[in-house]
Amino acid sequence: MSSPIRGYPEGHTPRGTGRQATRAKVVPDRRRAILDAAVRVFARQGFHACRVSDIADEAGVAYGLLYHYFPSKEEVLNTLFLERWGVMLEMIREVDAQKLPVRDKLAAIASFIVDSYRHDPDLMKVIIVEVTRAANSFGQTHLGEIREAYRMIGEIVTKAQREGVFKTDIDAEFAAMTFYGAIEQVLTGWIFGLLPEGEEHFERAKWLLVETICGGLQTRTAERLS
Amino acid sequence: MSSPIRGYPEGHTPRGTGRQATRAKVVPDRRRAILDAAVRVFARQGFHACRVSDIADEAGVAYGLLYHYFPSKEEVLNTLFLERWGVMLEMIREVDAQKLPVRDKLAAIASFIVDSYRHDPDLMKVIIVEVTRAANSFGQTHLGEIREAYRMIGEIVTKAQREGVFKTDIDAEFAAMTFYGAIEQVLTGWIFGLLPEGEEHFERAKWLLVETICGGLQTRTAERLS
DNA sequence: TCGACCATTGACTGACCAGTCAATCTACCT
DNA sequence: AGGTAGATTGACTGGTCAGTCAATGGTCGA
Repeated sequence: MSSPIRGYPEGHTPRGTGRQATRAKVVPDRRRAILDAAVRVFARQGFHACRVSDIADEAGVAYGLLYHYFPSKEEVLNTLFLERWGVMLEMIREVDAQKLPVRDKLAAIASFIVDSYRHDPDLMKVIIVEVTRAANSFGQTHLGEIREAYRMIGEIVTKAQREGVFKTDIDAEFAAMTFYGAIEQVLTGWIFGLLPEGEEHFERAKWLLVETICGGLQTRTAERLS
Repeated sequence: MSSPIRGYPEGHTPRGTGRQATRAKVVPDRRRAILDAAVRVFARQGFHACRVSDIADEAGVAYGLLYHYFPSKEEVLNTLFLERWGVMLEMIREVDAQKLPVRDKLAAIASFIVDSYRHDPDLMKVIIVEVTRAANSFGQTHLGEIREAYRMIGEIVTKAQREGVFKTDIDAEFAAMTFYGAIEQVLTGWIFGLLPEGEEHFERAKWLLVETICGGLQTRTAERLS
């Protein structure tokens, strides 16, 4: 029925199956194709509004194959979210472990998220709209993962307060929510087409985000030095 | 089937029908009952996950009656959103027209939104989760209304910049997104149970929000005076 | 008292769609 | 060549649910 995907562009050892790539001919990774197609379909139509057949069609794959790799439509979304969120948590953890000024740590986090959007806007749209901001259904499912991110950012703020760089009269958990909320709102602005996109805007956004939030959080002493 | 709602608590002339209230016996406003029930059901189960019959049951009303007052399930949600968002836009408009320091204007907006949540958390949950943050479906439908709020907040920031109270190197539209995003994230924190709720927390949140954002936006001169 | 008009009821229908499954294909091994 | 196991196919099923509609009830004016 559908195109057999000859001449596969590049590397990628197939994963998830016992199959082996043979010489120049590489076995197409159907599982990956389904995940990638799902991102596009979810971004375009939304998780609830799309049909499983839309995903299969987009992936150029038979309907039933999706259920060979995933137990349900939900699980496709869960996989997408966990894959990406895991990378982000890892990144925050690493940043936090380093010996850096708060401002640089927060800048690294903002950069990572903005770059994630730059690299794959559809994926970020799906994660934000269908999971992170969906207090019902998926938001509940992944509450633990989401909370972990806030917790780590809060941790960074707390340290900065101990060092006297951030004011102590603003609760760290609060500051974390504010910081993350501002970032997500900016992404939402791009997603909705309310803010201009493009390389220079992405870079500027990183700076503005850090400037605004750190400006409001730091002590006068710290400010004089910056 | 269901209780006839005798002894109606208070005033409220029935709206939406040609009916008149007669003496002590007040005609129950079924349309309102349906809207109120929908808020509870949407908040509990989410718009997509709930059935129209859930709303009818919650309202103590027959299934078909919902379609007497609304053309569709969607339109119930639209009505809820527009009712509330309209009040908010009106409020921002009034605040903006007054002669007040920026900080007070932004504080008024933050107060209004926080108080909205305090007064009817379910309604705010529905508006945020199902409309404001749903980039697909409803978010698209009401993009104009949502944008108008950002625009007016941006307007307030622009004025403050002209007066030299806010830095000019941070775009006003950006600042508006940041401010609104921070507020919404705090509400989301309450909705998800990630931040503690309660009178003192609500009041403190207002202050923290304004402090954080204004702190990051104002000029050093303005800061020295505060 | 009658009839008109709107409110109210809830069983029913038609569409839709997630998930199943038996059949077929393909790669690879012996 | 024959066999095995996993990959792939897509028609089909069972359940769900938004929206319809014919029937009933209630209120009020004439």
